[in-house]
Amino acid sequence: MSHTLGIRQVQKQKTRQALLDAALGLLEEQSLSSLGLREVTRAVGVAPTAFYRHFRSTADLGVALVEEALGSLHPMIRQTVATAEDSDQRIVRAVRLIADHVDAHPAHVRFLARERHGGVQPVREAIRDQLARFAEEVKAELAKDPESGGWNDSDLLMLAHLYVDQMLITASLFLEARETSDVEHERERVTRLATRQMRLISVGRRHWLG
Amino acid sequence: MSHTLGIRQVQKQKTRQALLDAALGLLEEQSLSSLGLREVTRAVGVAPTAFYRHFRSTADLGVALVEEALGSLHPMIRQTVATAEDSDQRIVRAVRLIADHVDAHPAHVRFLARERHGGVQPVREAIRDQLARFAEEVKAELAKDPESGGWNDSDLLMLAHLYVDQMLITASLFLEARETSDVEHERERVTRLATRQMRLISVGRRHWLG
DNA sequence: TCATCCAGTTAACAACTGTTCTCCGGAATT
DNA sequence: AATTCCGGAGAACAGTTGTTAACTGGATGA
Repeated sequence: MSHTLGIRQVQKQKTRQALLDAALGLLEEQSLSSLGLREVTRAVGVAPTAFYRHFRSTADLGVALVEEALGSLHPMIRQTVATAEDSDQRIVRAVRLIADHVDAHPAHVRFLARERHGGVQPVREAIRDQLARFAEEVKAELAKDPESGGWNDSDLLMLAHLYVDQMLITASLFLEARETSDVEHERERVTRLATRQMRLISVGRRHWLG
Repeated sequence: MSHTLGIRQVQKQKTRQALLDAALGLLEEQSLSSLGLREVTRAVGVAPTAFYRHFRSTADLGVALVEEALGSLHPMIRQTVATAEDSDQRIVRAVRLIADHVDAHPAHVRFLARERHGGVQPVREAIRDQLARFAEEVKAELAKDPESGGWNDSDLLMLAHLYVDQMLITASLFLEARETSDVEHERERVTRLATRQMRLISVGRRHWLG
């Protein structure tokens, strides 16, 4: 049972979302640590002081963006790892899913890649924690696979982190591909590269024991 | 035969280096896109206008920092991949070399990890180009290995990029470990993780063909 | 209906930014 | 010895920043 929000709270959420969207747009050409509060409110069309009704600071807004960005990534990762059938087909599909996600949410992906090692500590920590949770999820999915017989938890988590990092690297490459002159060709190149890298890791996984 | 520089050029290089060092220090707690020109000159103790005698902008300074940071990383990567003997021993040594490099040049590593996907385009490009050159170097070393029989250039480069990315991820983890309460324990944990990940990739490499 | 609440506004603050122009004093050149 | 060169200093510019305080008006709840 969802509590119906008054038109007051609805308006507040609307401008809050407008602030997040505007910030995400501005962050395509700069880092969070240089994002100004006034810059964001100006883009939305509200007074600078309205910002404080929603966020304590731009760093606080950044943490909110982490939730949003990784929230949209959440179902994608599930879908990537879960589907079984042939191993090679799974990799091909995973890479395509990553490419599609980058096309659907380029700004979110850019934000995560940029701020994962960025200059704002709370945001870095938020991303690190969320990625760790993703790795746990991936590990749980990997554990279901019959190919994981004889693997201990530590090794499974190690592999999960390898996959998660590889996904982010691949996503970042697809992002760069979008800024190329020959977009289609570059996307193809990245697809081939990422597929082979994933495949090599999978080969390593298959022969890990013994 | 090195041309002896006049005391004028020597002084210029000295303040230039001071600017680079000060910037590197300031960048431990922020990103390049928020680094102010006056901020840097203030830290060095020179007039703001002196900055223009050395760099066109802070972005220009950033590109210079890329050269410096990857220059110090250059010999390390050579040493990492080159030494042959037992395969497992090579991995163990490589991880230790990375750890030592992070301890020796933490600010450089932080700068590269942060600005690789950062908000300043020319710096991103400079890092990308340099890393591509490193991957070419790694590929050349891998080609010497008898284990690379039957590998084509494309696959070798694919593997080289995998190794380079893995090195950067590992370096970044060692960097984060330094900011932990239990530094020694965390460093140990990262060492074990990175070693196993490298090992898995090597297993994949060994069984890649056929 | 009336008092309360509260998202957003307006105005003002000191502090800061990048950039230009003019100048200085010592090194470099002739 | 005389002249040129040039890294750095100084002052001033318009424009920006985060933050504070007091205020407005429409939604909210009694």
